[in-house]
Amino acid sequence: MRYALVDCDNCYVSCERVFNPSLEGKAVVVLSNNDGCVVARSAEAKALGVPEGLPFFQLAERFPDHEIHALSSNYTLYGDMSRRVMNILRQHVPEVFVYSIDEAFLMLEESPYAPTDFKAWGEALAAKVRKWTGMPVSIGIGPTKTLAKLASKFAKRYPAYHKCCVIVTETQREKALALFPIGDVWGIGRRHAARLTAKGIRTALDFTRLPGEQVRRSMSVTGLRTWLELHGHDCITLDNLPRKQTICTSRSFPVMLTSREALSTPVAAFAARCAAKLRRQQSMAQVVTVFASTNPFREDLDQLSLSSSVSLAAPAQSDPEIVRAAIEALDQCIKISQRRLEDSYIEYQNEPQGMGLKPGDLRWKRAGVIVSAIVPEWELQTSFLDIPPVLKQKLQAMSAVADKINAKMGDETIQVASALREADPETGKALTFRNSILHSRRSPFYTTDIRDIIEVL
DNA sequence: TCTGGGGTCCTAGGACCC
DNA sequence: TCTGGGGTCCTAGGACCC
Repeated sequence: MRYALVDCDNCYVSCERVFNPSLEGKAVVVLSNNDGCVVARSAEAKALGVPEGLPFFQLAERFPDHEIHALSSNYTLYGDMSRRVMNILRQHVPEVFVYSIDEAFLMLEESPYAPTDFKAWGEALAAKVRKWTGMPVSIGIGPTKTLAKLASKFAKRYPAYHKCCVIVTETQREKALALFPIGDVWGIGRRHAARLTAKGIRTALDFTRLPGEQVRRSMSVTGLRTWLELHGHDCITLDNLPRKQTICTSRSFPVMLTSREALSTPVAAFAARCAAKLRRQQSMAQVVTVFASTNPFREDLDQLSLSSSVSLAAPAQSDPEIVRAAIEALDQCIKISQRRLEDSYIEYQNEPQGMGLKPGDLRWKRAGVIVSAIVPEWELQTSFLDIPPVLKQKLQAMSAVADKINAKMGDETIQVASALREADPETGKALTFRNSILHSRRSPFYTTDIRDIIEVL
């Protein structure tokens, strides 16, 4: 077996550059929702030492002497660009596993067009993706996914590879591993890397020379798999149709929320998003969990983070069923938080004068909905405790229609009313949680909104 | 003032059963 | 004094990924 890993170079930044070439060659960063912190950096920004996760407000303080272009994230644009890249890959190889928005594994030996010259094939593919979409990609080819991934890092790092690095022979493998820092290996995180380096294991090659049994003892079978993969034994499998076991939608809020009513709007919106994700992968969930937490950076405020779950009588996937369960779970959370507040108030009153913090209202900064106990929709077991079958079918049909309309007319054309707030007094348009998220520096929707299409003058 | 949003897998330990 | 042995299931927490 041969795997190719195709990885978009600095994906988010590259998407922005395709439509705004003036950003080429400059230090560029892309920010998280609400322009919170740095989630993507151009090579130039990395070279300046801008760390990932840096809060946006610290960017100017930390780098006063450099011009760094900061953009809000435009996931609509990135998702669309990613789809274009993946579609080109599918034209070349029948089996493409999309691993994340910017990465895909290609199973080369499954292909009737399996290349004989991997290097030339990879270079041509990278050039084609660049030419057709504007997205620079690096390709690594190897006998295992871990080695393919490692090869792609070489392709990215050294221009002499012309965007494609191949590890096939034993000499190539040893040479690559000897040059590769252990912490950069796929599957070796910060903790393990620190421990290994302390023991003098600096490169991937050093790691492969440890006895396998020792690796298994200290790093469990996950570590052993990485060890085997580096040796060239293919053992990390990607299921053909990976159906997620849990689905989560969560966000931080632009402002802190204090009331149950204020929380219920975003929670309903998150629940509806989870329901839509369930339907897209043709599955249903029986457990709905809501979690909420205060702002951990505000040490001056009361801190609390809690979650509560509701089990449905039978698995569900329609918006109303999932949303109703989420609101129920939210109410449980609110009840728990009120009890905690009362307890801490009693504690406060029992403290000697001047000691302790007087509890105020809790200010929620982040919340989310998780759906779990997921089953394929065709394995639905009915229960007489569930809502009547006729009603359930109607709710499902309704959600399916909403999905179709939203696919055609744009997300959130139709949505559950509990996810809406009062209308904007100026435009008369309903306010949604999504359009309350701040994106003050966002680029236009170049590829998905006709009003934003670029003009050539 | 301002600090992301998703996921997966593995293990240890407790509860429970016979 | 002395306290089975094995199995399963569940959960929390750690570690990793992008």
